[in-house]
Amino acid sequence: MSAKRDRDPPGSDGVRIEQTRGVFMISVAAELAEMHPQTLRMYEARGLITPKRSAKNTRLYSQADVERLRKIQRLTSEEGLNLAGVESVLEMEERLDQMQREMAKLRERATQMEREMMAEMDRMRRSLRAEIVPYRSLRPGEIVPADGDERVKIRVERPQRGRRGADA
Amino acid sequence: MSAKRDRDPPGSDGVRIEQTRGVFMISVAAELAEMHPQTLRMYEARGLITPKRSAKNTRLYSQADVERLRKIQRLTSEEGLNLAGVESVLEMEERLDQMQREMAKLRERATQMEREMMAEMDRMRRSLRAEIVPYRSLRPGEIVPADGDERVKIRVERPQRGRRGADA
DNA sequence: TTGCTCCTCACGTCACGTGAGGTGGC
DNA sequence: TTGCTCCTCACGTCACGTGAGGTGGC
Repeated sequence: MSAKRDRDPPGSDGVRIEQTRGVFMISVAAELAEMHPQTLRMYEARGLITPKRSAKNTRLYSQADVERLRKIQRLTSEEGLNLAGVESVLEMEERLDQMQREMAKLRERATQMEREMMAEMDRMRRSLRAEIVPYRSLRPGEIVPADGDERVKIRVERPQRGRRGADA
Repeated sequence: MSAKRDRDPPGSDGVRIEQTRGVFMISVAAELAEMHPQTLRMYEARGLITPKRSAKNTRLYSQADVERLRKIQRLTSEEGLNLAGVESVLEMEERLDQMQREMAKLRERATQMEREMMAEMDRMRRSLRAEIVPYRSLRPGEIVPADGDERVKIRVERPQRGRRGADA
């Protein structure tokens, strides 16, 4: 996936090839994966790897193919799996990676949502604060700003005792 | 995961035993798992299964042990894994299950959070609505409820305006 | 020509399952 | 006694890796 540099088999410099492009013939791929060429043919027969083919029917292994081969090599040599096990493990690894990706997405979405709701609540709080100026009551029916300017007064007049809107 | 039905080997009824309690001797466990008793001993030697032991050193397999054995049986016979592969797969399955559990928890928490924030915002909206009653102005310095009850009056008095006495 | 490719077949090795053989306690 | 348990050792089978052997095209 990442743009990687790479070189022609011998050693010419700095030419970038895609990970999935078939570039190595079997002897090279085998050497890179530290395997016998015949082993690579066997793996292909079992469906563990599927290299491209040239017009002349020569197998062409990509960088990704070689990495897969190396992973298989690790599983068989170091961990002692047989090929059925390799198949299962590679498949499960894929599923696991996928789940991890899903989980990252889920987390991402959660924090995003949290951010948005926090912002929304903040906006609401702000508008609330702008509307509501603190007042206090001097005596029943007369309130003044809480900041102390008692010259500004608000009187509430009611018909008798009938209560309509908000009080205090 | 859930405490499930469970009965004694032959068929006596409804006796629930714990999943992890050692109850089957090797011949019974082998038959339940459709394996050779010697195979069970071999698996134990390789660390694939660890039955309890009686005071007399006799192996005692639990229901969970038998299920594990059956899973191993499936992996080896049907899928052709060797024991190293079985080990890897069982381990990965555990990790996968754990991730799934984590994911469920994450989702749960996300919806919970959403619910709470929705509720909070709703509360804020409600209080905003309760505080702010629509009023309209009859003339400068005198406002009444917008719903038309003009008997309720609110007079605003400011210092320079020189309006002092409010008539009750 | 050499050195690669393609293929198929065969053999050696090793893991695994299981049987045999001997012990001991209900 | 039988029938289970425990153990170790050994053998048959099969999967896998790899070598051999024969072909064909740069």
